[in-house]
Amino acid sequence: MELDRDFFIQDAATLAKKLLACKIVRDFGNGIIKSYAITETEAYLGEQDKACHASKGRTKRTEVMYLEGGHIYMYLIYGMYWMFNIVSGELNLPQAVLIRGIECADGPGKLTRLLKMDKTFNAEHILYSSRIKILGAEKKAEYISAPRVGIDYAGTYWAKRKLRYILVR
DNA sequence: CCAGTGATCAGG
DNA sequence: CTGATCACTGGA
Repeated sequence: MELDRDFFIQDAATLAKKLLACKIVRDFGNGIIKSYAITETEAYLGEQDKACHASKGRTKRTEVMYLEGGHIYMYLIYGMYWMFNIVSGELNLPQAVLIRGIECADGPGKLTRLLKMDKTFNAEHILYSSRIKILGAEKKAEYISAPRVGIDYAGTYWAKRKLRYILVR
């Protein structure tokens, strides 16, 4: 099922849940196209969210998060792992959803390796990319929620909020 | 448990 | 320019 612009212009927590069981379709370019269901996501809720990169305001890196939902936000962590995020929400509201797991790859750094994604995807729009797209889930996803990973520095309130969503069925 | 690895950002 | 930090992973 094709998705539209409005789907991505929702708040990050809603989008993170709705992305579960959606299919990432990746065209690798040499005639190879593969698709993987999304199994785990995390929501980052804008400047007030202490765990969100945009909590530091606009910088060269966070600029893309201020774009309209549907753009891709890629960044390198620990010098080796590319993180794949989908910007969500209205223009100038810097929210995003981190793709933490897909079938065949658990972990945000592992899945970008599998999907061969790096900084060249940054700021591409998921609806207008020739290399990657997302198809809607067939059925309503069932999920559990949990605190986000690796953000203990964000203070108890933001570190404890259950903004991580794991597909159950 | 802990090291690898390099972009990014705040501060001089 | 410098130094600290980091939404992770893989191997003791």
